[in-house]
Amino acid sequence: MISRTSSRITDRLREAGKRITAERRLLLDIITRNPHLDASAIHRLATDVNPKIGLATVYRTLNLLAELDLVDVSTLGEAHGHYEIRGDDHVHMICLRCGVIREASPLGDPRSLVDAEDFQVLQARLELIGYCPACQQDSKSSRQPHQPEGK
Amino acid sequence: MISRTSSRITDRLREAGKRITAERRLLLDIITRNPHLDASAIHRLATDVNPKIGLATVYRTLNLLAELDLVDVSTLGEAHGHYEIRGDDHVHMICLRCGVIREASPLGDPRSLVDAEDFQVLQARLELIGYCPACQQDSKSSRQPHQPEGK
DNA sequence: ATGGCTGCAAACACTTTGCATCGGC
DNA sequence: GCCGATGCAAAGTGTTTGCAGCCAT
Repeated sequence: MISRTSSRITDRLREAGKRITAERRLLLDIITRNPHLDASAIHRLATDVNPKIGLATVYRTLNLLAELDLVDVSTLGEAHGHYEIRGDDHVHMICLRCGVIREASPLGDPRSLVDAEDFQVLQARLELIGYCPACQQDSKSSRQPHQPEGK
Repeated sequence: MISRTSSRITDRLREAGKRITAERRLLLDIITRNPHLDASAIHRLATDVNPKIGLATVYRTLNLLAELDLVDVSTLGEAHGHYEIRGDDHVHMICLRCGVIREASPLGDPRSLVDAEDFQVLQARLELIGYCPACQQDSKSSRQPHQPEGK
């Protein structure tokens, strides 16, 4: 599963004249397994495997992948970016209280909802903002955004 | 038109026990007229009217409005936030090259595309990423992201 | 008049960049 | 061996916060 995605991506890197390093392989593995992480979370996971890896390398790699359209960046309500391997159109359900993100595939084509006229659409993203089941009770009383328990 | 929106919002502020100051009125006017501006663009416009207004006030006001669910924040592909008065569900078409944002209303209900199960959806946002008509030619040759001409 | 709001500046968080070294090709 | 990629640290952005004075209520 993962190796299939990874090889697709490494092919794309090579094709763009980029090198496949141990660090890039590691980072690709991490973001393939865990969508929606932010840069420092990715870095934290990476240091478990390679304690020497620098945060700058994480950013440089993410930027490279974004330039090649291999990952998407979105903020999902937070101030900083969250990264995930680019796939097809998809849907994020984001809980306003605990920040959990549920991912889904659209049942139909989101583009059908829009008269895009002459705008050339490459990708559609649908975000549904609200409350996850677990937070629906509590959110009615205490209005305490984000961070359900320790990060 | 604008005064209608503004009074709706100032009522909401008062109701939340907040004060209506000249600065807040000014900022509300600006973001009502210009959706999708980022904080420093808002500040720049504000200083044309009130040169003393501080950037911190802009951020504090935007955060206040966001807490009261009166504005939405989204990044629209950039690293920092863009703000707009919260309205109904809507669609953003974002040009990867020049950054222009075209806004539209969905032709149907975006929620119908998703099996949200027990997730309580408050708002839906649909983003279509691609190229605007003007950039469709150029983008095929020179790949120079964002900033069509001076900001 | 009182407590929230503001401007200013310092602090903070996130991201990028310069440079010497390392390692994929 | 060459040139791109890395680690480190310093610099750059964007955003938040502490504090004294100001002004809506």
